[in-house]
Amino acid sequence: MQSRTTLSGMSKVLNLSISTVSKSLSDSSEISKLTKKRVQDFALQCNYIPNSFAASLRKGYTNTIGLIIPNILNPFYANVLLGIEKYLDKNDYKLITSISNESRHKESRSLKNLTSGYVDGLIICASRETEVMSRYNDVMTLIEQDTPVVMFDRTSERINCDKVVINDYKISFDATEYLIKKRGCKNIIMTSQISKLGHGKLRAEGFKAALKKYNISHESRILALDDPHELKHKLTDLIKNDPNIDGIFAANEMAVIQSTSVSNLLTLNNLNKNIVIVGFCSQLQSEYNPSLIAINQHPEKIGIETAKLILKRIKSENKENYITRTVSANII
Amino acid sequence: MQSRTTLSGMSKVLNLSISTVSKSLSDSSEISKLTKKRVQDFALQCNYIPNSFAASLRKGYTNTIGLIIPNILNPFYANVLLGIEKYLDKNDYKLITSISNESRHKESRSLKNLTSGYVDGLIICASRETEVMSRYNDVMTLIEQDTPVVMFDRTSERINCDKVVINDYKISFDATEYLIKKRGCKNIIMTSQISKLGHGKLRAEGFKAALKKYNISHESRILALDDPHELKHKLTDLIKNDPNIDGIFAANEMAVIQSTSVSNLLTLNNLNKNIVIVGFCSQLQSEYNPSLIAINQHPEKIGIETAKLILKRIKSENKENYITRTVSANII
DNA sequence: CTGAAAGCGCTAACAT
DNA sequence: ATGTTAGCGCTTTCAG
Repeated sequence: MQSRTTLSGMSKVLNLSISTVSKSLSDSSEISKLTKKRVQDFALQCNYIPNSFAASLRKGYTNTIGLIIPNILNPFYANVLLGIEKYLDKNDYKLITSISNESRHKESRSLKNLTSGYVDGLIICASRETEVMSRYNDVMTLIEQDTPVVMFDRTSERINCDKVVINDYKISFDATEYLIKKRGCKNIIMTSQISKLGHGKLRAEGFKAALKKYNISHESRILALDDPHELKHKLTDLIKNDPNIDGIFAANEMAVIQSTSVSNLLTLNNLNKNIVIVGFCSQLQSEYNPSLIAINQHPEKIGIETAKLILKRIKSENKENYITRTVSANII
Repeated sequence: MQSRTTLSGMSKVLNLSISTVSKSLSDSSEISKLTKKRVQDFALQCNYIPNSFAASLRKGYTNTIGLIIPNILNPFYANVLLGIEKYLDKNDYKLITSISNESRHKESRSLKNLTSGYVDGLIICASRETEVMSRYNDVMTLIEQDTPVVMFDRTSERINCDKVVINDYKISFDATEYLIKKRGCKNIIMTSQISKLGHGKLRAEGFKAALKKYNISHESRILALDDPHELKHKLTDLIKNDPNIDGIFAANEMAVIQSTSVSNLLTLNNLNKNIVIVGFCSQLQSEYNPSLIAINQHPEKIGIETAKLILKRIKSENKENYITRTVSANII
């Protein structure tokens, strides 16, 4: 921080008190038009930038929301971020984003940083580690201390706060049914890298329920591997061994990408006719590969909803009646 | 901001002065081991989180760097961000990121926000608007006021600051030559959505120079359209009208995606044999499409270099000897 | 080893 | 319409 123009600096030059300068800049009605103009012009001239630290310290709030997401390379989270920013921006709030990189430790540090005065409230999507280990102590402590918190995507019943989720079970059921009914698939498998996460489990449940409805066994129909390359290899083997596979339900973006990649490669080598793939992924992927059927989770909308909830919570003072909002995904 | 445990609060309970508490928490040698332990334990117990605003206000620096990038959905910028974060993290600096969404106006506001006390220095990649209009006033003003600034990717000679760029001209030349020499392409076109940006121009120059070297005319060999859909359509037409096209050099990620998509579609419909595509894109795209030849810009490395430069600049006090570091891209 | 006090830049209640 | 003053929570110099 370099030394910069301050209120006191300007007040000296202008021969006015600090408070007069301050009030002039906030366009207070207490100050005469003339003085206000004089001050404002001068401030502009010396490129005055108010020190928001000082203001926040004094005011007791920052008009800033903190966001913690696990991974910025995942377009889902990137789009959620955009939705949040858009809404906050409109409402004169700023956003500070931290990326946990799926690490509990990094998440914990970010949480500390953000809450150390920076933000009025937090929007959180738990890191993989946090959710797999179900170690939510940090967030819970914050909530106990009355920090407004909204969680999305990866949440837990154990935590008492506002939440935004999607209809994981139903859309997975629908997507699987779509493969069966609309595309005539008889031999469907599911690929997933999120089998250990709550929403990943829901998606598997939806998948299984759909198979069950059509009397298809779901024995060894789910290929769940966290590592993308492992997933790719096992999937290749699986399809080579069972040329009847005609449909894939992919439970997350990377699973979609790997599944498509495998399918394309096999088709290219005439090892399999075209497999129909439906899965959770961003518009971009589906645009890129026209044969892919995308499940749109409406990440921007999720972002907007979380942002709405956090502002509402901040304004309400109320620590009760936590809301869980469900954004409906749909098949494109 | 909720009211939280403060130094003064704890000092009362512990029957110590504020300064003793403060010193204990920073493990000062002035304080007895016993007292330190007592204070530290108590602080932990009441979940004390220091108010970093107050500390920064007092200390005059924040240990925080601001980052402004044009677009978070572009994996290039997302990866640069990761590199920056990684390096800063190691050096106990925090990062605040703002996304300009390619808008000059948004960029300008972010600049104001970040410099209003939040950050010790800034890493900036100009928005498209800013660069196309060549309106760098905001950044220039900041630099004049001695705010440490590092720019990357999209920069301008007119701005006096540290910079990190890639070898746009050379790698574009090499990539084009690769198509000609290694892949035997005779009829190459270039696709670009960044023809109006400095690095986009350099890439076009490299492309043209390579064609020239092999005595290939570059007349109407460059398809430059900002809008992805337009690019897609024109490219489709172009290839349909000229079935001899056998190579594409794509100047940016989205151009790669659109080019690949068009090529795949045409191949599928037997309207063209396979076209070789080489272009600037992320690992993910190249993994997704094995036939694609990716130019890796090493975004994480770029991030690390910018971060190094900004910390160096902050520490040096010196306002001279600005460095431009070039990170070499390579063909995978 | 511990404490008192000043001050970072700003806001806002309270004079004048 | 303008000025005085206290204080947000913290660090740091200086005294004891």
